[in-house]
Amino acid sequence: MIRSNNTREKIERAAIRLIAARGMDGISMRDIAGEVGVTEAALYRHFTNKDALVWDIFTLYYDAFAAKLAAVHEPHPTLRAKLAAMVAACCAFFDKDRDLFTFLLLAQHIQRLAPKGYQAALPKMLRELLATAIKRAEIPKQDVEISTAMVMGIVLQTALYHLYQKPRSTKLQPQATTLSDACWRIVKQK
Amino acid sequence: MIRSNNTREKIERAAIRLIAARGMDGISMRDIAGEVGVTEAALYRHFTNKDALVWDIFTLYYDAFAAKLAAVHEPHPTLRAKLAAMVAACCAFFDKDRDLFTFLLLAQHIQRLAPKGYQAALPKMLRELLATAIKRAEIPKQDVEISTAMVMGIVLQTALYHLYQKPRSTKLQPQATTLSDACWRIVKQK
Amino acid sequence: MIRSNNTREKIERAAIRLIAARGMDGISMRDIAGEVGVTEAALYRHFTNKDALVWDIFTLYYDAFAAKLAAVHEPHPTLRAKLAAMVAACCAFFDKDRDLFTFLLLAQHIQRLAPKGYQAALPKMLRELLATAIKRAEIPKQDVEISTAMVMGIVLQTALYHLYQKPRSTKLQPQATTLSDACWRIVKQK
Amino acid sequence: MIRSNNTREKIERAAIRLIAARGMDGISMRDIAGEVGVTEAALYRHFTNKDALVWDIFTLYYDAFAAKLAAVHEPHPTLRAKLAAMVAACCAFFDKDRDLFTFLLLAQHIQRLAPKGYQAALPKMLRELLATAIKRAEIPKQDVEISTAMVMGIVLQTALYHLYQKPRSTKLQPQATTLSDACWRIVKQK
DNA sequence: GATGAATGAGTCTTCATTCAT
DNA sequence: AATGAATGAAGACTCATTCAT
Repeated sequence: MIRSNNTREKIERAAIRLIAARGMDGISMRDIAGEVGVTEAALYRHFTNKDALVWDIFTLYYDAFAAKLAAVHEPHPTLRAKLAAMVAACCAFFDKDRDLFTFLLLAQHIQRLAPKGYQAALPKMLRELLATAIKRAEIPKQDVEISTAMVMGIVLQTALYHLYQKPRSTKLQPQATTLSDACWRIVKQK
Repeated sequence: MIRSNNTREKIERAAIRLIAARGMDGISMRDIAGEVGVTEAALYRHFTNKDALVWDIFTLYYDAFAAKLAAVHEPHPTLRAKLAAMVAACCAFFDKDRDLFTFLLLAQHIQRLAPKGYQAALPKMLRELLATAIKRAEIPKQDVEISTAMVMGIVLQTALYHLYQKPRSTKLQPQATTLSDACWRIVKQK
Repeated sequence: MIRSNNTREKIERAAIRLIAARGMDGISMRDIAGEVGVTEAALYRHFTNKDALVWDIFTLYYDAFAAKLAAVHEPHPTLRAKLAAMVAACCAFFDKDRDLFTFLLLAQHIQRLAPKGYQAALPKMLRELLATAIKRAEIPKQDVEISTAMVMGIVLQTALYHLYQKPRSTKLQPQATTLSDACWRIVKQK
Repeated sequence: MIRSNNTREKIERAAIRLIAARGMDGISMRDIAGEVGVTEAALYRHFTNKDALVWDIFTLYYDAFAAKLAAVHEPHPTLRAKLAAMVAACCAFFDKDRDLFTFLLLAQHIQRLAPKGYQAALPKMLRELLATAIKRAEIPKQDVEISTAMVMGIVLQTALYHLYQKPRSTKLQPQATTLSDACWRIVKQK
């Protein structure tokens, strides 16, 4: 009874770990199965196919992460505080589960997997936050979509830099204020 | 300077176009050969193997681009002007040859291809520019590597956003000043 | 005579329907189970394996059909009348349960399933009918096996033609006399 | 130079032999490749996929056979003579290349392979022959499609009977006149 | 009677690469 | 320079079947 979802979770973790390390196209169903310790066929009892496996896992964890970020910024009244809280949460997440963070970062790029008209939750939330802040005159009028892209670029590219250029032990959290200050400076605009 | 080697250039363009559209792992040697109009075997007369093909093309164009950016910022005395010139050049490049820009953007991610200890020219240049500006007290002391990552993130993520979310005809150049202003605000710090 | 075994009957009908539509090799145990609404494993409670499933269903219905044909021709004294009655019954059967008819038609071809020395009941009956008619001088001497094949060919190929080329609603019964006349003309041999 | 089409022909014969013996679904690409003495991958240089392989071979030989039958009946003026010539040619074909005959017989059943609206050449020819004969008053008015089915049934079912019930050495040609007489008796209609 | 999870062998197909010509 | 044929390894996926529950 308890054993039920056990395999599925093992598959999820194995897929996350492997894809984080070698990318979606760099791994095979065989790899995942081997990592879990089951046959390839067993994977198909839990996921329809490879694409679905990646996409299902992606949305599951991505949405959870988006929800966490929403909860994290919610109590704060100002955009600046919200940004700081969210960036800090991102850094903490990166440090706590680097594989998952990397997986989410990579899976985003696989446009092919997303159903038509799919809207990623995170940029959507950011856009809305910025729009509200503009309405409240916290920040000047600006192109919300470009600002969203820039803010995300600041965080993601720094994460990427840590991923590729720094030893695995290096933490991102020490950079949290640097990053959120930068984000704020961009949307505040002069 | 007529490069007699016509087929090789055709292969380069075909690879760039296809990889920009579907990613390195999404295309096969057969796809490239088909696009060029030759046999797969013919590709091996111009490149040792698939990895080399991608990597050779990547470095060829990436280095050329890096050189262009160097030439573009060189005449300008201040960091701010340098940044503005470079960002503008990036946007112009994106608009003029979106396939190549995309290819360069994607190929960067394929760590596996790079020889050990490979240092991408662009971030290196940026780091040096920032270091110099600090020395000259144009900008305050700061973690040069983080600043580099953030500046690149601003430009690249915005490009990515245009790639994935906007129709192919949308240009990036109108955003050039917005982007370079943002970059400047980040390194200027306060 | 209530057969308590409800699931087994559902399996039979599902198998007949699916195999009629896509052939024995075109369907899987999963397909059948899905059609019935049970697990694949459940099928194995009613049939030892896939081959047995098909064969058991085949013989069950084939023998029943052969028995019906026997009952149908029995009251008639002459071969001509017997043929007419049987052909008519065939056409009626085709019209009433096209899936079952098709299934029986197809399953015949799967020689592999039949136990060694298996003799299909229908041709056997026909052969005996012809032999008797010859003995009684109703029809001239002839190669009974060839005649049997020809008579069956007339009916079966016409059925096949209706199956493949005509809309599902087309009935075979209107052709019954045409067919039985043809059969008679063949065995009568002018 | 001469070696060119050699492999393709070997593949054709291997496929014909194996499919005649075990049916299309009973054989794998591996089987065919093994029989030819090449890798599975080599098959894909000559045929797009398994379905195409079977269909291409089928049409190639089926059309050739249909053309031969056309040539065979052409010189004869009367329907009766035409039928006799064609049936004789069928029997001779059966005896000479039983594998190919069987393959053609089986492949016909795989409706899935045929492109939409595909019209088999043989029944079409027969229908036209019958229609002409009716117009010329050689035979009485009748449902041409049903007559075509019955004529084909006579020949094919007899062939099938030989295939399944008789030793491989048994010839069909001795039955040629029996069969063509039967066909004639059916269309002549007393 | 039936399920859910799993297996192992097998399916077709694609891939990068090689080589004789 | 380029082709056509071939390979061997690997890819994703399916299948009939089993078994503990």
